[in-house]
Amino acid sequence: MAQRGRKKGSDGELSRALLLRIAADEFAEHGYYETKISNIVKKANVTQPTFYLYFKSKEAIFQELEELFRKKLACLTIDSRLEEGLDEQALPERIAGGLIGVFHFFTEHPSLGKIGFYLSPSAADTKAAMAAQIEDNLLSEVEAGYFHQNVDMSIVANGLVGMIDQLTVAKLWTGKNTADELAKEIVAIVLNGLKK
Amino acid sequence: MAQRGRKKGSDGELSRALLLRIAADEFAEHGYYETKISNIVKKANVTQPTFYLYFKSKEAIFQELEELFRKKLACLTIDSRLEEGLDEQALPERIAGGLIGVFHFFTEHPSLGKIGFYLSPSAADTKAAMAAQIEDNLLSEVEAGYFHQNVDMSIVANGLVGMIDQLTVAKLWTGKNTADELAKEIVAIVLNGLKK
Amino acid sequence: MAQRGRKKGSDGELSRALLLRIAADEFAEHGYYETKISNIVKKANVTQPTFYLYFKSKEAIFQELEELFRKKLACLTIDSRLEEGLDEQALPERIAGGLIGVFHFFTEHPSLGKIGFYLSPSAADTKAAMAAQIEDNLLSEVEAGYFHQNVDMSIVANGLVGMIDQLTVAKLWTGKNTADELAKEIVAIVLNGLKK
Amino acid sequence: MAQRGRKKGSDGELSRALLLRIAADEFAEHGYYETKISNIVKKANVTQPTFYLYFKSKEAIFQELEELFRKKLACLTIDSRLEEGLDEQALPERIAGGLIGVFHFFTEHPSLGKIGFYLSPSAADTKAAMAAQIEDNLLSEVEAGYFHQNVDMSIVANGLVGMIDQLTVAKLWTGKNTADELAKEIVAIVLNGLKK
DNA sequence: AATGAATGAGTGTTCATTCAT
DNA sequence: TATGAATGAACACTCATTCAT
Repeated sequence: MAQRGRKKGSDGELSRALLLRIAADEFAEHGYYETKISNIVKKANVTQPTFYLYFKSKEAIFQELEELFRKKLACLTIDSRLEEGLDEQALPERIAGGLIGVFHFFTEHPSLGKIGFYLSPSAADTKAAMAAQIEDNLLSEVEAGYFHQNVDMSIVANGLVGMIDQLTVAKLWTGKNTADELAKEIVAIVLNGLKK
Repeated sequence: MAQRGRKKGSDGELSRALLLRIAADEFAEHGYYETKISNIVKKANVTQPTFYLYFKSKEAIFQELEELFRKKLACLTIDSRLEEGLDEQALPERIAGGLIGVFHFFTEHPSLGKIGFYLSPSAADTKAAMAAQIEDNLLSEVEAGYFHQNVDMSIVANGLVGMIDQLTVAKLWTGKNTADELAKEIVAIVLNGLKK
Repeated sequence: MAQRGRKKGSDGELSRALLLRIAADEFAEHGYYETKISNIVKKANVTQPTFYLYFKSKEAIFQELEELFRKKLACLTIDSRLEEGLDEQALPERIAGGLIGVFHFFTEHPSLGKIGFYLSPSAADTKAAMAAQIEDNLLSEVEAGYFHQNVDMSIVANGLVGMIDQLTVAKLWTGKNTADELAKEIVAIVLNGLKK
Repeated sequence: MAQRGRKKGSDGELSRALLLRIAADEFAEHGYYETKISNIVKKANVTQPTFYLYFKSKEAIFQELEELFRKKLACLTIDSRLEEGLDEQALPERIAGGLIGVFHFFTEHPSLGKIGFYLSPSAADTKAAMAAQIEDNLLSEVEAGYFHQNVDMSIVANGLVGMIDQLTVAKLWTGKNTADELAKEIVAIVLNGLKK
């Protein structure tokens, strides 16, 4: 009923969401500077002033997308902490679970992922935050006796972030591997190492 | 002779080299788009037309810097292949050696590193190439019997690239760890894993 | 009856009057160009289309305010003509009376005053008209024998307008002098001069 | 010689001066907001970027013109102080001299005058400063015994500024009176008053 | 080898105004 | 009487790049 009689774009929230979605794709594809407002609005079938009805500026919409990314990512990372009393056999699978979550997220939101992880000037901060979160998790897990302490967990955490990063770009987004495969391999490498 | 009549240190080649160096720093600090030719020349104490005397365009100088990075990086990666007949005990150190080379390079050429690894649109390609190179090395090493074959070496290679990437940004350039420390830790993790 | 169903104090005429009052204050404070319709309606708690329900355009509402000013001013000036047969002793007070009227008006309607006398493109015309009116009065007064004829009454009239103008801005609206004080001083100066 | 071979606008300072002059006229004729940079440059036969080569912004060039006005005006007002030991007979002429200077200035620089005295947001300040200067002069003259003390000299000073203002607009710029006539009349009015 | 001066082409942003409801 | 949504038309400003010398 609320839909009846509504014309294309006659709902503000719809226009806003549309612009946001298109902007995400444009930013992801062309980067911040090569993305033109004029193009976004063209694809959304609205005029430039309409854009400014919903977003304060080009930078503002970009930051909103960044924020969106950060929030969604934060949820995922928090969930991936291992509960205590976990069966040692189940450990690999449990860790993989967390990774799969992240890779799934990147699969489903590639544009958001590119923006938050690669394009944003604050991407380094975001990755640092993620690493800090992971480090926290790892330390709990060390305390729980799952891991030995021969390595600097901050370095491990950052290493994991880097692996996720690169594998997402090189394997996930190219379709060469699935989220599950990547997660399983990372776990295999990091848990057991390469040495025979 | 080449010295005669030279003012303000601006022989042709000198101006060119100066511009190149300043441009590298500017690109690294502000990114491609926020780097203005007008700023580069100001810092080099020359005028804009002088810039175009030595470089075809803004893009051209950027690409030249990229190229410089790629070449220097390629050398390093090639060297890091393990020779056959290596003592198994020496393995970790040998691998670490390669990593240290890379980290040293990033330490000594941070601007070039940022450009080639983070700013350039072709950074992904560069990383892919590096991963391919590493994969090659790893496969030789598998063949030589150093490593088991339970993991996809392409994924390992990309993972390593990712680790290098993130650790460079988060640990090396922030001064939190040295090249040696990082190399040692990576080796520890990837060779033996975290599991007790 | 007109009261039925009225919300938020917004009967038609009320809205209109409210907008007019707010617009006057905004124009006076920020000038024509820095006054935004969007701001006026925000302060009036109505939407932009509502504005256009009552006023044809931004220019139209401004002109309406100008007109308002001009009408109120015209009344004042007309009243200030000196009646014939006036006692010479009473002359200064009589003239001061007219000035006081004008200064009172500016005191009570500063926004309107600013609009009509300073902001409007036709402020010069308004002042010219006022000067003409005053000149008329002065000429009657000359004829009535109150003043000598050694000066060009058009210049005197314009001079008086200028004095009123500047003193309003610099003394009246800053609170440094009252309408009465200013009127008395002007009379003293213009009637008797400065010379000992 | 320095002129030979020079093409239209091939001298930076010339372009700058040209733009400044045209801008003054445009601002004076159309006001700040209705003056478009695009128009200024069109009249100067240069392109928009050229404008920004010499002026930081539209506001900046306007302020530069304001400043120009203020400086020139300040010189004039300072000169108009009466020297002590002046013959009482010469007084009127001496005062008129100062006024003539101001009126001449307005005659020769009408655009600058409009900008500094009417268009600028700080016109009120400029007038206040002028009034203060005049008040200073008047007080010296009172002390020297030229004038009686029955009136508030600050009000007289502001009154004079107002007269100058209005007479400039209504009489000088319309060509109805010359600088000399206006000065003489003002002196006559303010010195001797109107009363028979 | 180097420059003073100039520009083509573009881009984000603003604001008064109106349509459909 | 009132509004949510949308737009036409501008305009200031920027920057890489080049011409003439």
